Amino acid sequence: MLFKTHPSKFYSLPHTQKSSIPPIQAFTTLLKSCSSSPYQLKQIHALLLTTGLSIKNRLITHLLTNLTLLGHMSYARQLFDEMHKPRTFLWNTLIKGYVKNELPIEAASVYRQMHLIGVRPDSFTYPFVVKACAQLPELWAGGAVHVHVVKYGLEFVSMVRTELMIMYVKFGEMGLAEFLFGSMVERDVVAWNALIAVCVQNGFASKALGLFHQMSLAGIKPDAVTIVSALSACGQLGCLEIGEETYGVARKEGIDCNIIVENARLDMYIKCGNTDMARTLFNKMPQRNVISWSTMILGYAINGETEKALALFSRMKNEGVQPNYVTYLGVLSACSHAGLVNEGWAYFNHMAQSGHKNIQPRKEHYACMVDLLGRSGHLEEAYNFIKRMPIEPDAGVWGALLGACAIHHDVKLGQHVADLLFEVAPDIASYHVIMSNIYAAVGRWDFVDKVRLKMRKKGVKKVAGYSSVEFNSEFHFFYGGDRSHPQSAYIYEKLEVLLKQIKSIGYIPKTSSVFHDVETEEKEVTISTHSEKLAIAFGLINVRPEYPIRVMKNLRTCDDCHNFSKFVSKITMREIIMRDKIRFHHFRNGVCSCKDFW
DNA sequence: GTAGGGTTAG
Repeated sequence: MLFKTHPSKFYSLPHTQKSSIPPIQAFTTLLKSCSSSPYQLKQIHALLLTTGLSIKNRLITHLLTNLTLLGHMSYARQLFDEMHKPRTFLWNTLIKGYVKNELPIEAASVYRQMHLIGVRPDSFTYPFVVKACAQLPELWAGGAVHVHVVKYGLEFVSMVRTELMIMYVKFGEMGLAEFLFGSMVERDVVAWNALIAVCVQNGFASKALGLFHQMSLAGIKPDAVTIVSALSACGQLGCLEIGEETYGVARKEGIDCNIIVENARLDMYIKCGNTDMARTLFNKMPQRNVISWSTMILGYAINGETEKALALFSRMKNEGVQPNYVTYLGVLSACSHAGLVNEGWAYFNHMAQSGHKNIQPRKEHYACMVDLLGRSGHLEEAYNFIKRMPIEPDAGVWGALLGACAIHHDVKLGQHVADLLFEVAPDIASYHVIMSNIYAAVGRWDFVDKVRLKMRKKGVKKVAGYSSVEFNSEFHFFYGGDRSHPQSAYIYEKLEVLLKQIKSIGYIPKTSSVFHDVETEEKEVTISTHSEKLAIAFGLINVRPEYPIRVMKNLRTCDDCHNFSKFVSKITMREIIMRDKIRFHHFRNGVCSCKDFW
C-alpha cells in the first residue's frame, strides 16, 4: 500500500539517516504489510543488498514469507539459494511455502536436502513436512517421515501428531489415525476438530459423528468449527434428526450465529432433501455470501425445483452478489436435471463470453453440458462439443457422455467413448459397469462377459449398493437381499404385501430394467429385494405417518425401484424422498419430482 | 520470528 501511493518515500527510507524510524524497523514494517508484485519485491531485495542489510536474516525472512504467500515460489527458492547457511526456521519457511502452494514434491525435496546437509529439523518443520506427505499420491514417504519424527522424539508434539493423524485418514488408515489420537498427550479442541473434519472430508461421516459424540463425553466443548464438520457429516449421511440435534448443541453453546455454521446447516437441510427448511433458514439469515446462494441454488437443482433454482439465481444477480463457478454448476445442473437445453446453452455461453476470469467454464461445466445434451438425446452434439473443448476433457466429461449412451442405448458411440475414457481412467469401476449395462440392455451378453472378465483381470471391483434410513436418530443400512436387520421378517412380509397391492393397480416389475449409470447389486439378488425396496418397507413399518420416508442411496437407483416407489407412494399415501448418487426423487401420490427424467 | 481445525462444487 505504502509503496503504491508513496514510492519516493519508500525509496528514501533506508538512506535517511536522520529519519526517526530506524531502517531495519522500517523495512520490517514495510515487508510485513507488503503484498506487492514480484517486480516490487525484487526491487526491495535489490535495495536490501545495496544498503548492506542483506545479512539481516529477519528481513530476508519477511521477504521470503511474502514471496511464498504470493505464490512466487521460484523467486523464493532463488532468494533462499543465495543465502549463506540458512538457519532452520528459513528452511521451515521454504517448506511451508511449497506446502501452501500445493507443491508437495518440492517441499519433500527441500526436506531431503535439509537432511543431506545435516540441518536438524525441529518441531516447526514437521507439521509442514507431514502436510506435504499427505498431499503426495502415496503413503510411503509419509511413513518414512513418521519414523524420523519418532527418531527426533517429536511424536508427542501436539501439532505434529495432529498432522500425522490427518495424513493417515487421507490415506484411509483410520486405525493408525485413531491410535495416534488415542495416545495423544493433550487432546485439545483443535485436535478433535482436525480429526472430525478430515473424517468428514474423506467419507468417514459416521466415524466423524461418533467422534463428535465421544468429544462431548470427554467434556470438551465444541466450537463453531466442530459444529460445521458435524453438520457436514449429517448432510453426507442424510440424517435430519441428528442434524437438528447438532444445531441444538450449537444454539446452546451460542455459536449458531456464524455464517459458516449457517451455511453448513443450510447444506445439511438440502442434503436431507428438505428444501422448505433450507428456504426458511436462507430467508432469515442476517448475512448471505456466495456460498449461501450457491448452496440454495444447487439445493433446488438437485431436488428437481428447477424454476426456483433459476429464479433464485436471477435474484442473486439483482441483489448484486457475484456468482462464482460453483454457482454456475448449480445453474447448469438445474438445467440438466430438467432437460432445459436452450437455457443451459444460454448460461454456458454467458459464462464463456463474460470475460470474468473466475467464471470461465471449467471441466465440471463441460461435463454438466455434456450431461444435459446427452441426457436429452443430443448425443452427436455432445460428442462434437467435447471435441471442440479448449481444455483437455477428463474422465468426468467422457463419463457423462457414456452415461448418456447408456440411457439411449447407443452401443456404437458408447464403445468409442469407453475406449477414450479408459485411456484417461482405466480403473474406475462405475464406468466399466455402465459399459456392461449398455451391452446388457441390447442383449450382447458376450460383451457383458468380456467387460466382467476385464474388470476381474484388472482387479476393479464394483461398489456394493446400499440404502439407509434414519429412524430415532439411528441409521439402518440395507444391502440388496439383506436379511441381517433385526426386523427382517417384518420387512420382507411388508414388501410382499406391497408388491401384491401395487401389482393390482398396474405395477409390472421390469426385470430387464434399463440401467442408467447404476451399478447393480449382486447379480444373484433378484430385483424385488433391491436395497431401496427394503429401506422403503422398513420406513413404512417404523416412520410415523406424518413424516416422509427418507431413503439415502450410495449409487443411482434403477428403473424398477423408481417405478416401485411411485406406486408405493400412491397406495400408501406416503411421501418417499430418495436421494441417489446425484439427485433427489420426491415421490408423492404416484408421481416423482424428477418427472421420470434422470 | 515461525505451528494444527470449518461451509457450496469435484
